[in-house]
Amino acid sequence: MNIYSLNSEITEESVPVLLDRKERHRLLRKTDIIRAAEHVFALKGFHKATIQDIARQAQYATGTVYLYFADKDSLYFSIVEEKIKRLLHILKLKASQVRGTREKLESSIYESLRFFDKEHDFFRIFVREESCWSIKSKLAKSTTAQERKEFSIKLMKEAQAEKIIRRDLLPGQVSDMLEFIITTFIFNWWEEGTERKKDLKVMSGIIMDLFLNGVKQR
Amino acid sequence: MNIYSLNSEITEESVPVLLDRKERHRLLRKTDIIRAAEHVFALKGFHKATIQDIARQAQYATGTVYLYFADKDSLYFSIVEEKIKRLLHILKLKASQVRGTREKLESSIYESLRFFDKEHDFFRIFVREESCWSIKSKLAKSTTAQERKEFSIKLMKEAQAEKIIRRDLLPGQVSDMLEFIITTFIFNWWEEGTERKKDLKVMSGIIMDLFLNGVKQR
Amino acid sequence: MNIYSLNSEITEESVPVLLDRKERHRLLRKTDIIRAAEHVFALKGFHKATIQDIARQAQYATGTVYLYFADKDSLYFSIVEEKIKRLLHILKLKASQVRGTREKLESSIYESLRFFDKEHDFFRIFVREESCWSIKSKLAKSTTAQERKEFSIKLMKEAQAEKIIRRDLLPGQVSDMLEFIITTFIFNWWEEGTERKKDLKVMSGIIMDLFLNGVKQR
Amino acid sequence: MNIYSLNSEITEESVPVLLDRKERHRLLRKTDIIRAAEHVFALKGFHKATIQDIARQAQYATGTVYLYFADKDSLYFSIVEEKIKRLLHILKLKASQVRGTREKLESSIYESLRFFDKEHDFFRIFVREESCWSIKSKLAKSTTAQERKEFSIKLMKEAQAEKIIRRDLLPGQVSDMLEFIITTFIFNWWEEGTERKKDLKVMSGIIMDLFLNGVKQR
DNA sequence: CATGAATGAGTGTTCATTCAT
DNA sequence: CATGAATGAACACTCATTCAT
Repeated sequence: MNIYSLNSEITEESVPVLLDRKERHRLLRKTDIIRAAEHVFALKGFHKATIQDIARQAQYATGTVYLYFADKDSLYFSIVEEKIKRLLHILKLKASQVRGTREKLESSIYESLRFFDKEHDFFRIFVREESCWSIKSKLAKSTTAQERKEFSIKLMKEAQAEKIIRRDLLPGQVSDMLEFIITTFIFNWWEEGTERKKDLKVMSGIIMDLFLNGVKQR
Repeated sequence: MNIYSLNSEITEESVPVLLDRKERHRLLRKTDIIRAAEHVFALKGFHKATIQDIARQAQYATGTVYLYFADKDSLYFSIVEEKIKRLLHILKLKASQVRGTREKLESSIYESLRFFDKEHDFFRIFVREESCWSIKSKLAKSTTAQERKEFSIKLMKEAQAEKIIRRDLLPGQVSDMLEFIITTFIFNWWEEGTERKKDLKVMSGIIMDLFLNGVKQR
Repeated sequence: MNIYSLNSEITEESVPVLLDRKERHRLLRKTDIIRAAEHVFALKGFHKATIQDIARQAQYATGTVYLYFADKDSLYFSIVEEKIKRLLHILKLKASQVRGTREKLESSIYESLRFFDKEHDFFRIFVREESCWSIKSKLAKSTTAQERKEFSIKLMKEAQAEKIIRRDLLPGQVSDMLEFIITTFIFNWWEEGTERKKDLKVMSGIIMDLFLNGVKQR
Repeated sequence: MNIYSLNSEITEESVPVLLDRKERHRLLRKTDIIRAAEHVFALKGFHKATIQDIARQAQYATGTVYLYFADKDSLYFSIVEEKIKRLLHILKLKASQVRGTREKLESSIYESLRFFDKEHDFFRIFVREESCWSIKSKLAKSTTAQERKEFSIKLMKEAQAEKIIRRDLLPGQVSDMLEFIITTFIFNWWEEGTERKKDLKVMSGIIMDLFLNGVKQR
């Protein structure tokens, strides 16, 4: 299973021919369930969402869920992991399409904003709402999360090499900071329902600015 | 009940003489339970912690907990609220002891770091771990949380007035950003078990610097 | 303890001098509690009424109730028994004041109506609302209930001897029937809030008529 | 679901073919549980009976009960309502098979006696034992109970029209009285374990006689 | 005696998980 | 494979009862 295989634009046809019919079938079911689960989790939160809710939403029987996911935790975990995978995929793709570290940073910020904006539900589930501690720590150790972190750290190191970013900071820390600034903006963006139509481009410009220059008046 | 009365350093003697024996007794029990609950919540998270766990930890019977707290939510809520109260109290106190907005900002950052460092368990519960949505929204409306936010916003406005902080940003957003940066640092501090003995003073200096000047190499 | 001793008109003075101070004191407490319990049971029903409710209502501590009553059942039992005792006392007294079996019957009906009318709460507790099976069967075997039944049966036997009532019926059954007719009337009387001010005298006349002549049109 | 479908004589075969396999299966389970509940409620009363008791008696797991009944109240309610439905069905059926109001009255009395005699457990639960106030008031408003009362009242009105019953009495009251007389008889019948083999026919004759002619010696 | 804080067994209900069909 | 009925452990909360003060 690769990044493409869980892409939500998957349709019967688009599934890579590499997988045999059985595998393809299996994948479709899984995607159905994940999609339903995402919806239900976002609506009710992890603990109040029941497997029955999810199954009903996906129009399968309760037991069917367990043919594809070991347990509730796994299902939740899968959602999060898949999202991160997709975000990472996008970030990598877009980064590969621009030259210059600064441009890569800008792309990263913009695409992250775009992604979370589209994936409102996911953001609510994972970033802001309740989840389950055991899952979070499990996730932190997952390959995908690691990969994502590595991608970001690599970018930071590049920026440090090019003297865009101070060298006395740990790349990991800088990377986290950027993540948190983005998160803060998105969160506020939703809370203040008003003038929220400030363009994503503009938003990402502000973030870039803040990230690089801080909040100091010049 | 004031900020002092739930102070975790409370001992038989330190309890203000203002309270009669009964009230004092009650307060001690409450503190016992809160302390136990803090521990259990931090260990297991809100949902997996049971009232029986907490009662056992506090060496009381299950029902005793309900003599002091209406329900599980209330108990959790009490813990969080009390902590915020205490942090706010410290922040205000320390801020009143320095002159200058910049110094107040520095004090805020340093004291927050110090507080969260001492309250490791609490930090884990509230800032990073799961909690319950209903509680969070209840909390957001609580006077204490409001006060805390107001305090922070006031500081940001002052900083904007004194041209320390850019005026084109909403004070609320800036305040959130600072909070997130602090959070990030503490979190990373714990995760990376190594060289974590970097002094709190140094840490808060770095944060102040980052907050004001961003990550741009100069 | 005799019939008088639990009479609700008891005041410190009216308590028979036969009892020593301690006993008198004890009796007053018991009466306080019974009175409170009656109120609370009537308000909430047996199961939803708590000992704490009752204690609070009586303005005693929870534990105090247990100095006078072995347990909740006993307390409930005491109330019912005391009421029956008082009704029986009244019936006997009034019956002794009239001549003739028919008059005694009339007196019985009238006084029962009067009693239940005054003791609305009690009626609700015992006759119509929930109670506890175990208590009811315990009560059925109590001396007081037995006495009351005997009194009624004696009256029925007299009526049979005087050919006022058919001799082919068991006195116990006839006695029950009368009781149920009275019950039915009282119940309906309360339900149909309207013209309920039909005089007790008139009511008891109708019941007497129905009891003796049945519902047959003549 | 009609009167037949919950009939306690249901067997795999007797279930109307109208229902598909699933529905039939469901009905059987429901009947199992109702039967068990009836037994346990009659044995312990509403409050002391636990869902676990009932489930164990029915040889199902605790949770299974909740697949068929929303809660304890509903289960209890279902039992009572079903019984009333069945009694009403019988009364109507039998009443339709005789001519004359007097005969209908006789039939009503006899069939009620027969029904309560067979449904000893139920009678104990509902008519004489504790239940729950909330359920009782819920029941009083139920269509079934209304229907039953209407049926009885209609009969009384007919009897009044035919001058079998005095016209100066409210039909509702007369109907209640008859109900109470029947109740009294059944209750006594069980209590006095002795010569209780007095035939049901004879019993209902006596009741009819008492109801119409009262207890007056002629 | 009076108190009322403490107790802890008990219960209705939920829901993740299993498994016979 | 799919189903969804059945399972039963788990848990928050209550309250009759006790007992140290």
